[in-house]
Order: sequence, then C-alpha cells, then structure tokens
Amino acid sequence: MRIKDDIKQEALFEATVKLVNEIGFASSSVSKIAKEACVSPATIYVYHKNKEDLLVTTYIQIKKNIAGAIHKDFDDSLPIRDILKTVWFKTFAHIAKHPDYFQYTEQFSNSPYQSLVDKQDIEAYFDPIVNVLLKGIEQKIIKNVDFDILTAFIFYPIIALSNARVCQEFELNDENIETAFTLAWDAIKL
Amino acid sequence: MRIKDDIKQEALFEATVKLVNEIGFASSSVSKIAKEACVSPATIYVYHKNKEDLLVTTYIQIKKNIAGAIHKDFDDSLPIRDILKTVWFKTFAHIAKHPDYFQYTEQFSNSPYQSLVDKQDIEAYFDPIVNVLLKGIEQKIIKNVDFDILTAFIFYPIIALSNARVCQEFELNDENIETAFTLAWDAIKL
Amino acid sequence: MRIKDDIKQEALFEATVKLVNEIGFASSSVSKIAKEACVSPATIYVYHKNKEDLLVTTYIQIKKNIAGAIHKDFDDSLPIRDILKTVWFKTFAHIAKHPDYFQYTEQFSNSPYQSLVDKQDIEAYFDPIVNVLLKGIEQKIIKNVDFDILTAFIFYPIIALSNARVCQEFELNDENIETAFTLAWDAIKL
Amino acid sequence: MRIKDDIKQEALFEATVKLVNEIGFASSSVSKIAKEACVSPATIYVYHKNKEDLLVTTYIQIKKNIAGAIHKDFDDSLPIRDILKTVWFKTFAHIAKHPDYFQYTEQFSNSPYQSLVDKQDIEAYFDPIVNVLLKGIEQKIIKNVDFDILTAFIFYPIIALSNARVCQEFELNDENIETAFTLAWDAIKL
DNA sequence: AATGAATGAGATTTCATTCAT
DNA sequence: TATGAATGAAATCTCATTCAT
Repeated sequence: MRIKDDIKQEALFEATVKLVNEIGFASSSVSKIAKEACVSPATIYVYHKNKEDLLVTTYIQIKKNIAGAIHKDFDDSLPIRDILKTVWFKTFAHIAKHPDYFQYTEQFSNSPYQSLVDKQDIEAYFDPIVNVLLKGIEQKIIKNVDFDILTAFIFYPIIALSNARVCQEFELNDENIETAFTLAWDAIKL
Repeated sequence: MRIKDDIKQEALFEATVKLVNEIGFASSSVSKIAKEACVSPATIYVYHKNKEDLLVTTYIQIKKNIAGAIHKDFDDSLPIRDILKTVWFKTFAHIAKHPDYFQYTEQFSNSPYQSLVDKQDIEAYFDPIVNVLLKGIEQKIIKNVDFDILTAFIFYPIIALSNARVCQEFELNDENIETAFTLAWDAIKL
Repeated sequence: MRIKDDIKQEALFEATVKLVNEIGFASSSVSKIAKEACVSPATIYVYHKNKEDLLVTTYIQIKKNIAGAIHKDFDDSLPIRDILKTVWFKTFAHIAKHPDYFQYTEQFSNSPYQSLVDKQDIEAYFDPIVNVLLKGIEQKIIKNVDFDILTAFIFYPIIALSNARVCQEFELNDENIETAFTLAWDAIKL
Repeated sequence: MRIKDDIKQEALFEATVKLVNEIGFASSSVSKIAKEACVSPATIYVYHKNKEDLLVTTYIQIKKNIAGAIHKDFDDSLPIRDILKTVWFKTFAHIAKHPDYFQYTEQFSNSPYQSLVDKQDIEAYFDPIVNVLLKGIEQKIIKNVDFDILTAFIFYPIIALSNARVCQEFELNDENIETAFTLAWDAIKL
C-alpha cells in the first residue's frame, strides 16, 4: 500500500501560495493549483476535504511559520523595548524573505474563508510576544489601554508598511524600519 | 430618461456593496448583483464595460464618499493636532455609519482588482488632510519621516481598529477612540 | 429580448426520455441530455433549476399524457365493466404507442427522485377512473376492499404485462389483453 | 483465511443493500459501499470483477433468499389453492422481514443492470411454485392462459401491495393480505 | 435603453478503477 | 489477501458575457 506523500503535501502548499500570489485568491482554482503542484486535481481531495480546507490549512501553516520565525531566539529576560524591537525587525525580515506568504495571509484574512479559522488557535501561537506587552503594562512601561489598541500600533503598522513596500515603491531598509519602530514605541510607551 | 438612469446606477452600487458584504468578493457574480439590484444582467453592461469596471467604479465611489465625509467642515486654520483629531473621529464615525462600505474597500484592496485602480487618483481625494501632515512636518510639529511611515500610524490604525470591531467584540466608544488617538499622536508628534 | 423557446422545452423532454431509455436513469447525465437535445448544458439550467427538476418535470409531463390518453372520450354513463375495459385497452394502446414514456416512469418511480413528486397531484389526474371504481363499490358491483388492493389487480397488472412485453418476448395482442382483462375483472368483481 | 473471507463477503452484501436503500442506486458508489462495509475500495475488487458484478451478485443473492423463504416447508401434496395461499403469506412475511432486500430488487430490476442477469437462472429458483400453477392448469383448476398473465395476477400484486406499504401508509395486516389473496385467486381460478 | 435567453468555458467535486506496498 | 493512495474521466452547475428583440 502506498503511503501519503510529504512531498505532495509540500508541493500543494507551495503551489497554493504561489498561485494566489500570481493570479489572486478568486482565480486560484483547484485545477490550476493541482497543475502547479504537478498532481491530479483529484489528488488534492486525498489530502484535503475540499478547496476550503486546502486554503485554510495553507493559511494556518503560514501563520505557524511566522510565529516560529519571530520568536526565534526569543529572550524573555531582555528589556521590554529591546524584545519588541527584536521582534519588530524579525517580522520585517520574515516578510521580506517570504513576501508571497505575507501576501497570501493578506488576501486570506480579507476573504470569506477567514471566518472558518479559529482565531484563538492562531492567537495562541503569538502568546510569548503578547505576554511581553502585558508585562510592560504591569510594569508601567507601556500604556494601560485595550489590547486591540496596542496591537493597532505595534503590529498592524508592520503590515501597513510591508504592504506599501509590496504594492508600491516604498523602500524598507534598516533605517526606515528603525525609524518606524521609534514611532511605534512612542505610541505605546507610557 | 436621466432619472431612471441614476436610479439604476445607484441600485447597482448598493447591490454590489451589499452582496460583497454578504457573500464575499469571489461569490458576487454579475447575475447575483443584477438580481439584487432588480435589473437584468445585461443591463449592467449598459452602465459598465464589464464586471471589473463595476467593481472598480464602486470602489472609487466609496473612496470618494469617505474623502468627502472626513473633510466635511474641514478647517485648515485650526491647530494641526485638532485637525487630525477631528478627522480621526470623523473617519471612525463614517465607518460606523457605513460598515459595509468599509468592508468592501477592505476586500477590494486585497483583491487582484486593486491593481486596476489609479492610486494617484484616489490619493488626490485625500490631499487636504495629507497637506496638513506636510505642514506639520514643516512646522516641526510632526516627525520628519517618510510619508508612508506616518500613514502607517495615523491612518492605518483606524482600519485595524475598525476591523477589530467589525470582526470581533472590541467596542469602539468615544473613550476608546480618544485613547487610540493619543497613541497615534504620540507616534507621529515630534 | 429573446423569449423562451417551446421548441427547446420540447426537445429537452424528448431527449430526456430517449436517453433514459437508451442508457438508463443513472447514466443519463445533464451533458448527454443537452447534446441529445442539441442545446448547451447551460441552457438546461435556464429551463430547469437543476437536474432533479428536469427529471421530475419530465415524469409529471408523462403522467399527464397518460392520464389524458386513457380518459379520452371518457363516458361516465356506460356500465362500469365497459368503462374499465375501455380504459384497460386504452392504457395498453398508449403504452404500446409510447413504450419509452412507460419505461421512463418505471425507472423514475423506483429511483430516489420519486419522493420529490407530490403523489396527490399525480393521483388527481386519475380521479375520473378512480371514481368509477368507487361507484362500483357503492353499487355492490365491485368488492368493497381497500383501494390499494383494487389498484393492485386492476392497474398494476397492466404494468406487469407491459413490462413483460418490453423486456421479454411476451406478445400483447388484442386477444391476450382481453384475456387479461377477464382475470382483472374476476379479481375485483363482487 | 476462509472465515475472514466470508465475513467480508457478507459485510459487502449488507453494506450494498443498506446503502442502496438509504441513498438510492445511482448514488451508491464503490467508495461509499466500501466505507459502509469497513473495507478498502480496493478490497471490493478482490471479491468482484467490478461494481456491476457486486450489484448483480447482491441481486442474485437476494433472489435466492426469497426463493428459499417462500418454498420453506413446501408441501406439494396439498390442494393447489392452499399451496398458493401459503406461498402468498410467506412472501408477504419475507418482505415484511426484509423490506430493504425487497427495495433493492425493485431498484435493481428497473435499472440498466437488470439486463446483465440471466433471467432463466433466477426463474429456475421459483420452479416449484411455478409447477404448481402448471399443474393447476392441467387439472382445470386454474385458467389456461399465458403464464405471464397468471404471473401478473398472482405474483405481481404482492409487489404492488408491498410497495404501497413501503412507500405510503397502507397497512398490510393479515386480514388485508387474506383479502388480497381472495382477489388473486378469483382472478386465476377457472 | 433595457432585457431574458443563450452559451462556451470553466468551477468544484466524485467516480470506478488501478497502483504499489 | 488487503489496502490507502492516486488519478483520468466525467459529474453537476455557475460564470461573465453576448444575442436578439
């Protein structure tokens, strides 16, 4: 008996991301993804219950990837500002390295598929950095405001700036990233 | 015949927005939009070259609307912080009043259609408020950094927070909006 | 504007019946029916909500046809035996003339689609002949037994015999039909 | 290994019958039958040449079952009417006990698979009761008419009535069955 | 201008069957 | 023998668009 093939699984992941980047979410049909991954469309249904499941699985995988990347060598004991700055740079670095992954999540999270993902599961991946923020509030280093507000100034701008770079001509060099971090810190620091 | 035209045009606009909000961008077919607007699918092609044009037109219309709303009673002579704060509140108010318009732009700007819009045209609608920022830089009130960076902290957080409200349980009352503005201002002020 | 085409409607009806007879119910796909009717598969969905609707509509149409045929020149005032005998012969004649219609109903009524038809509606078409049976019971000419039992001996044998003819070598000449009626009458008469 | 074989064989038989009853002939795919029988789809092809063979085998098995059931304790020496009445009741009893088997044959015998069965083989199972009819004709107890005609009145009504029970609300109690036999006997007796 | 009919192209998914272990 | 993986073929149905009135 044959056994499920990790190579195929991986090929499907890559094909999905690549195609969504090239032709967009709506135009990425199962047939096209299959062709890109060099498998039969029917094979996709061996690995995934339906198209939805393929897209959602891909999304979750990417989110796991990024959570892993930004928490690499995570050192809880550093000063809060340093931790945030490190993560800030690592996030930009990850997006720069995998702009296609980033694009995919952007398209996905504004599609109807978004609602199929258990947000709590995703958020759990980012617990370490979130806890840093909470500790900052406790230590009166960071403003004591609703967590969604902090997010809007310490995480969301990364997306905004990366999008600006991906879609336009804005250059994201180290200097710009550092400058941007200054603004983020000014926003949230007490 | 003019009146009839405008009614159909408006019906198509509303139907497009409504449907995209209800069933998403990808599922909003020409036929469904036509049915929602109580016209024949063929009629859409009297008013628009193709589906693409319908969606793009709708997007531009919404952007015009919001630009109009946030610049209402715009007073150039006030202190810069006051102007920004007024616009900040007006933007939240507009989104709260038309969450469907907002959702539409979110979906649109992450779709492949996005590239069909002349960004310069859209940006022109927001010139007044942009000029305020530029003046702020000149007067050394606002940090002299790349404009995209300022945008990421003074405009984008609105989207982040509105999305948080639309998608989750975050409450956007006046107090929260005011608090958030404090962070935005701290970010960009010199 | 084009208007719906009776010719197409009729062509679809004929194609459906013909194909079901030739290749069976399960193999009769929408595509094949469309090809047989010389229309696009998509056109079928202009005239019918889905495949199910096409098949059910076709079934009801056939049932209407047969009800019309067996009640042609229906004369309520004749003796009950004569009425039944006339209908008996007319039914065999109709089936002989349209064996394909008959085959279709046989396949349909043993398929899962069967449950989608409102039986009451169908039965209503056969009210006149049913009323004759009821009158016969009243006049103590026909056995006073459950109506389903009468049906099993005065109507169902027609199907059995026609099926025998359609599927095998049994010959249904006037003499055999007359003989069979003798048995049917012996069964139900008081 | 023999035991294991028989268990799988039996499981496939039961699964096929059950599924055909639940979702109909056309929707009963090989995969679904395999899942229902808790075996791999590939295993079916160890026991059967193809899907067709599985369905035909199942049909023949059921026919054998019923032939066995109605001929149980078959006593050739009783009066013809008594023999027929006994068989009549035994048939109803068998159908009542295995309505799913009955339903399966009904669906099967109106499907294209029907033509794959050698009718002579099936009919041979029912020789004993058929011979009774022939003897009845010889002894001038039963009408001397074409055998298909007799069948239509002494066997087919059972199907009609059982179907009426299966599909609708008609109640098949002993009294009704007895009454129905009266009609059947009146039909065929000389 | 306005429209319902019509359709080729293509969507997602399931099928019966074979493969490789 | 027994199996889960794999797939070409085909299923139903929807799409954006054009046609004919």
